[in-house]
Amino acid sequence: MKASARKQEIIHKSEILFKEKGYSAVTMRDIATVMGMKAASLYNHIKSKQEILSLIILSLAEQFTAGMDAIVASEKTTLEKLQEIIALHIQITSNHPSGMASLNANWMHLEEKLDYYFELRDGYEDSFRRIIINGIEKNEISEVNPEVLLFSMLSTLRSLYLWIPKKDDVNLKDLDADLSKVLLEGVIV
Amino acid sequence: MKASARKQEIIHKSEILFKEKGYSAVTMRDIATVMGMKAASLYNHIKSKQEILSLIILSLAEQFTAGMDAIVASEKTTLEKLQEIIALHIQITSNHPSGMASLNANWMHLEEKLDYYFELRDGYEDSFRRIIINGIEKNEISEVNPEVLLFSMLSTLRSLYLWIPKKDDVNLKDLDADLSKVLLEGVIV
DNA sequence: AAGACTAACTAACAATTGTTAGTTTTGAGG
DNA sequence: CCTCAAAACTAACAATTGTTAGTTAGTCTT
Repeated sequence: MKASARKQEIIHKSEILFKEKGYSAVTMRDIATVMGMKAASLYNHIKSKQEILSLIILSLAEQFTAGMDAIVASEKTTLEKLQEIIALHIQITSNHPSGMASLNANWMHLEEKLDYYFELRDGYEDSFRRIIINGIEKNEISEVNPEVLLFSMLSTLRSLYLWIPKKDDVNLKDLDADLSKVLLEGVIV
Repeated sequence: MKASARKQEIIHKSEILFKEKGYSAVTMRDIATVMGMKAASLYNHIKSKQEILSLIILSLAEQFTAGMDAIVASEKTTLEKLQEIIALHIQITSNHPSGMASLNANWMHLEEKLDYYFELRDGYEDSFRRIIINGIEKNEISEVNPEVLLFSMLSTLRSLYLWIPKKDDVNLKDLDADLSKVLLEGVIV
């Protein structure tokens, strides 16, 4: 069921509202207003308010899982894999800056889909963690606390939506390079 | 006006609920239930739902501002100042793990107090940024993109509330050391 | 032209929201 | 034991919530 253009418009407008005020504070009438219709008319396109949230979040979570699976399967050094994770986050976030806000801040309202979300999220984090631990064992990266590195990188990458205003390929290339340098090389002279 | 014990209990219980569900999704009846009273009784202690949020967020924001002011005023190297910023976040976050969730995710519902919050937040970020730029100029840290370093450190430090479950001085010392190492030294072997 | 489909509408619903008014209970100090 | 303030209660409010029902206007297919 490829969502109709109108349905995708609702989803996209909802993303922006959810980012500004949070899922719970956005009403169906708010969404209807920016769509230029009445609240009841939304139900010609979507099943419920929660369906909108689910479509936003799970689509993104699945993209992250797919990207991570490709990185895990690749034959690269640990450093290259970490750089590819950074690039993955920049790519998805730049394509869906508003949706990332819901992924980060509104996942607790998924209800029926919450278990599936946890599955995807935990799997993603496990893959990330294994790359780090494996890198330390192979001496490809320095002996840091794996959980702390995981936490630090994930926190930064998950917050990217706050810093990427819109897709701008030139700036994104620079961001990728600058972020890789900061995250991987540190600041010691 | 030092808030009464009962009022502080309301604030603390609200912090926990706000962290779990977000400000908008928490009702006065939710707060009353965990307090073991009826919703109307809350108004013997607090002025409004928004006052609870304001007290949570602004108290924390002021602690960060005060801490940053002390660091700025100190005669330390850039590296030491960055380490002190890390320690500041760990200290405040470990003392108020739930409240930090509201600071990070619910500030947009401050309404009347929003301007004051922005003042504090922007001032904090400006001080942080000046420390970084000054450090690069003095060659005390490497030549990274200052905005990217600021963003990366702030993202990690602002997410600490997700990782610090409860105050445990032993673990916190380790966390401080591990985090400083990861954030400042990177992972290159 | 007839029928079917799409997408908008109006009207309404039952539930829930934050908050107020007025009343009762509680417990410490005289 | 009495007083009085603090802190709980009951009852209710007006507004807002997500959603449903039923209708209507336009468009595509046959």
